Amino acid sequence: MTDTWKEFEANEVTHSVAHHLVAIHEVGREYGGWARVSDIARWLGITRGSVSINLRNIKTRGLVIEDEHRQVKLSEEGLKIAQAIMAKKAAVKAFLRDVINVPEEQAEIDSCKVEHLISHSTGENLLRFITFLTSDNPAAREALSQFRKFEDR
Amino acid sequence: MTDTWKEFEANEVTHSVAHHLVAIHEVGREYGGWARVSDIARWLGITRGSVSINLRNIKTRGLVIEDEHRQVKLSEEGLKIAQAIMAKKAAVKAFLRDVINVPEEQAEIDSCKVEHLISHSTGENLLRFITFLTSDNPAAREALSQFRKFEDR
DNA sequence: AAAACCTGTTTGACATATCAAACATCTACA
DNA sequence: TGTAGATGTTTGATATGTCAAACAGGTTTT
Ligand SMILES: [Mn+2]
Ligand SMILES: [Mn+2]
Ligand SMILES: [Mn+2]
Ligand SMILES: [Mn+2]
Repeated sequence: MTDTWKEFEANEVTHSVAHHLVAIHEVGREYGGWARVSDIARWLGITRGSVSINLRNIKTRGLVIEDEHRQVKLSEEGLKIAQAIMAKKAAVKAFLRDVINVPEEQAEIDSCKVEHLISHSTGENLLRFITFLTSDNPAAREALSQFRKFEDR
Repeated sequence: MTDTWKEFEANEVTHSVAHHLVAIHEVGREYGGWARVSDIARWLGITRGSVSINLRNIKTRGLVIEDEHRQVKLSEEGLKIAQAIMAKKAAVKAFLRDVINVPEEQAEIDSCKVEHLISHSTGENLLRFITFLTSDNPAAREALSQFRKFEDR
C-alpha cells in the first residue's frame, strides 16, 4: 500500500558493492590499504572482468581512489561505509549466535545477507542490546538462562 | 575468502518476487485470493507493464495460478512462501520495536528489507526469543526493564 | 453509438551484476 | 632474451527489474 517497501531499493550500497568495499579493506590490509583487481576477484570468487567493471562504478561514486599502478584503496567515505557494514554484521551475527542460539554457520549466512541493509540506528540499538544482555548484569544473566530452559521445553 | 557471501544470491525469492506474492495475497483477500495485474501494480506502486513481465516469471515457477479471466492466485507453494515471509517480517519488526526500541517507522523499513532473506530456522529462533522476552516470565520482565534503564545511561 | 476510460501486454530503453573469451600489457623465469 | 604466466580491460551474452509509450481489447459513460 505505502511505498515503504521501495525503501529497499534506496540503499546506500548493494550487496555486491558492500562486499567489494570490504574485500578491498581485507585484501589491502597488509599493503597499506592498496588492493589489486585480481586479488579482489579471487577474494570474492568472481572474475577479474566483473571486478573491473564494478570498480568503474565504485570509483565514479568516490568510494575508492586509484594509484598510478591501478591499485585501489578505500576513500574516506568508502572506508566509513565498509566499517559500518562490518560493525553491523558483527552485531547481527553475535545476536543470532550468542543470544538466540542460531548455529554459527547459519548466523554467518544470515548476517551476511543483512549486513548492508539494516539502518545505522537499528545496528546501534542491537549492539546496545547484546552488550547489555551478554554483560554480567544479573537480570540479563538470569533472563538468558531462563530462555535456554524455555527453549528446551 | 569463502563463497559464503554468494549464498545471498541463493535466495528462495528476490525482494521483488516476495512483494509480488504478498501483494497478491493482500489484494486478493476479498476475492477468494484472486488478484488482477492492475491492482497488484497499484498496490506495489509500479507499472502494470512491470507486473505483467514479473508475473510471467512467477507463473513459470509455479508460484501462482491463472484463471480464464487472467486473474492470478497464489499456488500452494506460493502461499507457503508468502506466509513464511510475512511471519518473518512480523517477528523481526516486533523484535526491533518491542524489544530493542527501534521506532515504528524504522522497524517497518528494516524488517521489510530483511523479511525474505533470513532463514526459516533463524526466524523461528527469533520468534521463540521475543515470545519469551515479552512473556510474563519475571526474569524476562526484569531484564527488559533493566535494559530500558541501561539504555538511558 | 461514440467517446472515454480501464486493462493487460509488448517493446525499447536503462541499470546492475555476472560469465566466458579475446586482447594487450606486464612480469617472471629459464 | 625469449617465452610463459599473470594482470586488467573490453566485448558480447544472460538474468532480473524497472520505466514510458504504444497497442489491443474490454467496459462504462455520455
Ligand atoms: Mn608506487
Ligand atoms: Mn554479505
Ligand atoms: Mn469466472
Ligand atoms: Mn520487503
